[in-house]
Amino acid sequence: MSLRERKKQATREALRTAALRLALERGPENVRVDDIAEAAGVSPRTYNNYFSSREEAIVAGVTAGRLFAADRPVVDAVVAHYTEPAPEAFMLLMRSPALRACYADTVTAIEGPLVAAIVARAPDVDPLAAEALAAAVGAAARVAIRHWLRAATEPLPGIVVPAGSLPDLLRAALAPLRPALDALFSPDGAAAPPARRAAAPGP
Amino acid sequence: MSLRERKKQATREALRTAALRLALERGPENVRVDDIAEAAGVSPRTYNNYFSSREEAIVAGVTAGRLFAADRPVVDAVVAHYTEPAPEAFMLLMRSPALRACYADTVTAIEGPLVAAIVARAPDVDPLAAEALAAAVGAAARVAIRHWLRAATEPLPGIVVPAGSLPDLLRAALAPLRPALDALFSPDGAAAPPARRAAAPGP
DNA sequence: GCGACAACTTGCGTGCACGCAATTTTGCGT
DNA sequence: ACGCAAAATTGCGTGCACGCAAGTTGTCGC
Repeated sequence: MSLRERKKQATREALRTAALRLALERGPENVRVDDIAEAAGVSPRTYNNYFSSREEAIVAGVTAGRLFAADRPVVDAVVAHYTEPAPEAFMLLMRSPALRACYADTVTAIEGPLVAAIVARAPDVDPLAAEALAAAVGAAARVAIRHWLRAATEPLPGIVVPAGSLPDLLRAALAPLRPALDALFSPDGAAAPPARRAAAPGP
Repeated sequence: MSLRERKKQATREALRTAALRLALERGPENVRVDDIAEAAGVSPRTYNNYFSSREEAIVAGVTAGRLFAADRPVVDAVVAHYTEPAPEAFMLLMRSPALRACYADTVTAIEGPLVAAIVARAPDVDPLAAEALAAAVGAAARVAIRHWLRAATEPLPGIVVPAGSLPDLLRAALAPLRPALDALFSPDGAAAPPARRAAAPGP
């Protein structure tokens, strides 16, 4: 790896770490972009060359190094990815709506590997369909995460939120997509040939 | 409807209209929030009480009055919603990435009616599952719209984008979700009972 | 080594989103 | 008609994202 690349990674890491440390120390509300940049030893402008919002560096600091492994059935892979022991800094993400939203948006990171896995295991599917299905899985996961964050945050004893653990919520949210995933990966019976790529574009 | 409410709607409408008119006249790049507010006769601060981004008012001006009718099978309803003749101002939305993104985000507007339709037609499903499924449909639709916008914008003759009409793209993107939707609405056979709500919360 | 080129950083300026508090407008009971 | 409480509008101040045009630093062929 070139020196350039190593320095870039180092800067990214420094920003992540500084953002997380400051957010833990003062609470995320009291951390300015300028503070993070200064703590990391770069200019504020450079911060926005690496992260496009104030929250991004913080959640990156929390979720640093987690990468999605699509090495098993889709639902299990997603559940497993969110079952890894959460770092103790995780509670930070509940403390502001902006952080919650930003964390919920990180599910898009699994969509890339997901389309790759889908086309690898079912090479005949329409690429658009694969992308759509991956986005659908991501959306369902995002709903589960949103519910979980809300349940964990909700200070109102008024309404009962029957939320469970995140893995359970994920399975519940992904459950309705099971038929779609099964249909894609099965050798396909008679009824409802779902989304095979056309051999040649029609007239 | 109260006078208050009518004035609010009038202001909203004025902002929408002004934003659209200015964007058509000068191009969306050359329209400041202050211009829209002034043209609508309100303060710039008030603009952000109605729309939370500069682009929102413009796309609201284009898509004004369209509301999603979930009065038929889900896929058909979505396709129908995006098959209505596009207003001639529609080309605006292709002219900037921010506008495209903002328009793609309007699919979230169909998710609300969608969950309502799902629980209305299949009252036994887990509410979380219904929400997740609606979000999945929205995500797939968003993928289709993104592809369509990209294909319509792409100025490169290099790579062939075999894109079709938006309805076709929507059907292709929603196709892999068909099994999931069918499974939800069918009276449910033997295999794979997908996501019925539990009678009582487990231990 | 060295020079040219590309990539990264930085300062600056602009436009934007939004919290807050003061002010105006509306709805409604009397 | 009147006045009060709720709601909407507005100005102001702050922090943020990002385009642009220097400056600085790594990379590669010679």
